[in-house]
Amino acid sequence: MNTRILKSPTPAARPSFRQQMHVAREEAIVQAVNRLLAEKGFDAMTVDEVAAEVGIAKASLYRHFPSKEDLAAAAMVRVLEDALAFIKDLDANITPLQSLQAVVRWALQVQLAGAMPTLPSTNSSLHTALTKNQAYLDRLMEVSERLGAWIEAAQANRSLDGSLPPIAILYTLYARACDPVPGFLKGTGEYTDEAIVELVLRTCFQGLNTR
Amino acid sequence: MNTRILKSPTPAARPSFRQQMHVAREEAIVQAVNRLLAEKGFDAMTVDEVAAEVGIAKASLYRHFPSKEDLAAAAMVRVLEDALAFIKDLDANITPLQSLQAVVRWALQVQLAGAMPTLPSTNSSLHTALTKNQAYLDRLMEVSERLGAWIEAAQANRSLDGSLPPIAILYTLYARACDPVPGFLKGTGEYTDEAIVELVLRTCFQGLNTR
DNA sequence: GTCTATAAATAGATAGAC
DNA sequence: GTCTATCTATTTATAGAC
Repeated sequence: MNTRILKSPTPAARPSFRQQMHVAREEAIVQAVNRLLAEKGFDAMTVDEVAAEVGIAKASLYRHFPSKEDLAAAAMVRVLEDALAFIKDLDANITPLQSLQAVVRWALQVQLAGAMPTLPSTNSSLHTALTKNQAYLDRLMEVSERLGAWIEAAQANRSLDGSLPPIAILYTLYARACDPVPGFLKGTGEYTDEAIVELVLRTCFQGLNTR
Repeated sequence: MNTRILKSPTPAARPSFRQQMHVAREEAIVQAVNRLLAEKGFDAMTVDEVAAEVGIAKASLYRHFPSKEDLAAAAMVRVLEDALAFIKDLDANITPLQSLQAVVRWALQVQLAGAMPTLPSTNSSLHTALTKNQAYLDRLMEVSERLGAWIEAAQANRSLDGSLPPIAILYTLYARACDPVPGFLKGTGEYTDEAIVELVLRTCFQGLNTR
């Protein structure tokens, strides 16, 4: 008789206490990295800070993630998974344009909440690490395909400008996630987060010119 | 007889050879900082790299600028002065909207040429240093006032959306200088720099929606 | 698996000769 | 004023005890 089967009939559904602790610890780490990445960026963030914020020793951090780049990659994977969850939860009955606007609104809210990790644009050790990280690339691809389908549908029903290349629209939407304008406007102290989100959404989709 | 006067009748107009060398050296330094700041940002840029690119010893660098923050500040002052020169050179007969678009176009071209220094958004040693740098603050103020006047004029003649706060428009225009979209589009290899500039200008002023 | 302690490399900044 | 050589602090990463 196989006691292993009796003790653990559904191994995937019943992780051990140890495994749960492990997952919870990694969750705390990823959230700390996420916050610090949003606050100061990859280069200025130190592994010591991450360990201090999580409340564990640095060496323990390195048991979970083999390098600083892997830490940042985990944070990026996390935010992309959150985005995917939001995308899949969207009401299927709203228009493609409304779907795109909802995703941008979500990204702006996450950024204003200080939980949107920002990446150095190019020529960085992180950039080369990310381009080799399959988990990251997979999520990025799936988000892009979802947004891309909505973009093409919105251009087909003439709600989005059909003369713009879809890739330019996609990049423009992605760029809202690291737009400095929300932070600038917040710094003035004149606007609520909700007002800022709507202002940026308007300038993004309607443009600055009079309509 | 005063030989000093004979030798140097217009001291301000005739800087000594030494002074000229000094200015030329600082010019080379600022340009190198500018390029490196555009390429990798403040945190990833090292003073050793700057010295190597200029072709002088690091200690000599520190004779010109007392700290890394001052190096970056000098680069920011330089780009703001370039912007001011461009602004003052603009044909006074074009409309306020055309003036604003011309400035954004110039900024996008500078960025695509790899000569637009990018700054870390917040919570940085550089940020605190810049807020204490009067030369930087003065230039930033003057550029902002010039752009602000055009923004208000463009709203008055109904070419820019009058329901948007002028400060939001100003920040949105400033943000084009560090917009990641031009770099993304360049990375596809599908567009010339000119096409990228016009695409970004269109999405900025016309918006993504169909008009 | 988590910790303390430390290695190894690199950063910004300076001393002192010339 | 520019250089070589060096200081001091910090950073990523690891060794080894428990």
